[in-house]
Amino acid sequence: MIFSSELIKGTLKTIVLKLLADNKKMYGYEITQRVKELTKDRIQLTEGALYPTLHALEADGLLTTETEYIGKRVRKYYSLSPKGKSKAKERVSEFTEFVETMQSLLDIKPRLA
Amino acid sequence: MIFSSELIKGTLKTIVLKLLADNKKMYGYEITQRVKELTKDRIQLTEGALYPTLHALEADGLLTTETEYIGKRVRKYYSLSPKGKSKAKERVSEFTEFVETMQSLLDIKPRLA
DNA sequence: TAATAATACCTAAGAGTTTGATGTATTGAA
DNA sequence: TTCAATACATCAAACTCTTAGGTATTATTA
Repeated sequence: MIFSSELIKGTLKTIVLKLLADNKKMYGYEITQRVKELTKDRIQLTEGALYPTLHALEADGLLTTETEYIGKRVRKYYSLSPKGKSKAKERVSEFTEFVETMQSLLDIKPRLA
Repeated sequence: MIFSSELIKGTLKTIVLKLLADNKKMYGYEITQRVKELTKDRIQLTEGALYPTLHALEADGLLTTETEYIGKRVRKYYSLSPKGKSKAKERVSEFTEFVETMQSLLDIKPRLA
């Protein structure tokens, strides 16, 4: 089962920030592959969604970049800035609380069974 | 703490379908208030987002409507169609699985009861 | 060796959704 | 009487994603 893009939308930034918090630096393609692998193909980030998001996070001062050449191929690494590190923690804990809230909402027993 | 609209976006339809699954019929304003109340103000659905969503679910054949008059005031009730009922279950279980996947990704220690 | 797949960056048009404001009208409370 | 709450809803602007495409290098396979 592949999760609907709707669900992924709300958490894309959280995923990216958390991966970077755990991995110091990663490049875009690597992020898509890592997420695919970690979630057994259930979350598939498309490049069309990922790259604009990375650029937006960079523009917000949460990410810094450095370019490396692997042979002749360009590779652009993204890392968390200090601001990005605190944002990553914030986002993860927000998600945790959100899940608890959602569970209480979704676990409600019908009034008339 | 009020949750970011980004998080809510991904689960708006799930919330609406689940509430209707538990309550037989509800009207739009009631949904916003119920969610606010059940989540202690942490999820606030805006009408600008809710009504188009209700209309979209209705157009998909997941909801049926009936109009009632409370005094002179119009009230439009939404209910799940049979198709909507199975969709509600589907959405809730998709969300549950999504949470499990996200938790492994975010390395959150599950606080599931 | 030639074609294909995978790696790696990215953009852009169109589609879809949300925000924030606004509109209408009734009812209840101060 | 006036303001807040109830209750429906829409709309333009802003925003985001999807889908498709572009460029180029390296690895694989037929």
